[in-house]
Amino acid sequence: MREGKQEFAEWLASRKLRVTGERMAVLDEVMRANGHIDIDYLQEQFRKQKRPVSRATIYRTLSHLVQSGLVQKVLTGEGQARYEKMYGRQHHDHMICLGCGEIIEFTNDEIERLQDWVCHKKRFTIVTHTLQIKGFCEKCSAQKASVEGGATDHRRHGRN
Amino acid sequence: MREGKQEFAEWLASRKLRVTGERMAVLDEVMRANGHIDIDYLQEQFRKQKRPVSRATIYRTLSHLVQSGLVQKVLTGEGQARYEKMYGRQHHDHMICLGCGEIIEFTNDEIERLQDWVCHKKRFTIVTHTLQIKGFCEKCSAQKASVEGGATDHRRHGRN
DNA sequence: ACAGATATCGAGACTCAATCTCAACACAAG
DNA sequence: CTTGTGTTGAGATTGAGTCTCGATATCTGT
Repeated sequence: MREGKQEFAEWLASRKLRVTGERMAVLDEVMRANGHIDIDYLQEQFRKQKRPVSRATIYRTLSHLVQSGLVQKVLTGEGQARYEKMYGRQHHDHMICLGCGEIIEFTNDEIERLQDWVCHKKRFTIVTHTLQIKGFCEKCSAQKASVEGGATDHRRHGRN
Repeated sequence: MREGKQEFAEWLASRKLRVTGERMAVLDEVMRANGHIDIDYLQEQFRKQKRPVSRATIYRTLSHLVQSGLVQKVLTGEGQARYEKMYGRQHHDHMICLGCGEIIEFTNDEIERLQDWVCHKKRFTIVTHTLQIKGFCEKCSAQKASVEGGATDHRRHGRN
């Protein structure tokens, strides 16, 4: 048993929730994917595998996975939320490219330490934190520079 | 002319957009409010003043204000977005209390500097960044501690 | 100040992610 | 097998935010 199956099963049991095929399938897919995926991606995977799982179940299971700490929800502020596995991984923050949508992960212990310090000073008890840096990745920055002078409006028109 | 009226008027003119009563009224309200407000609050204010402004117009105007840099949009990940004036204020980050919903502002130059450095290392061009720390403010932390052992489930049931 | 050109407004329809409802189903324990 | 309870999926619902379009207000040139 690998990739968090045991942990999730135990977490479910501890809450008197059942270990079902659908739940394990969702866990499997999130763990197999190595990026920041969304619900559409998951549903598509299940469809391909001829083992459709309803959106409601995917949403419900992801919610459980997030609560169990095995998966993290990433709100980019553009359309759907995305999810990434956290099992066996350490906390990290995100840079989100406004050009191609790529999400780059990074960590910086010093920033974390400073956050703790600031919160301690304000007597604020940290539960979670999110640091998102939006801008343009190396590739999109170069592309943008080469078109300079033209229409460089990369704004998205979805909700944000 | 104060509180960004001039700036907003000029910004609108620069884009061949018109300076209307509705737009100035929205600017006024956001500037008058000294917290992190939402659309409902604004609409309520206009209703009280017997000068109703439609939601569509409020949304459209806030979008302009954000683009002009006079106002900042804050996505807490719970329900509606909130807005705060930025005119005459410096950038800051947020701590969001999961108990009472209060938003505490803070700044830390060292964190900003480290962000720049991390992005430089990854050749990422920063446009904006958001640092949100979720947890419990001093008051809610104390309250939580005093109820310890009981039902301490502060999770929200709205979308997040 | 007036008129024409055009941006803006408001009411309500619409979009879309996410959640909820509920009847059918599955599973564990007696 | 039966009962109790958790789960599922299809589709309805919610709710923030956006769009449409006829009526209206603002700007610009004269």
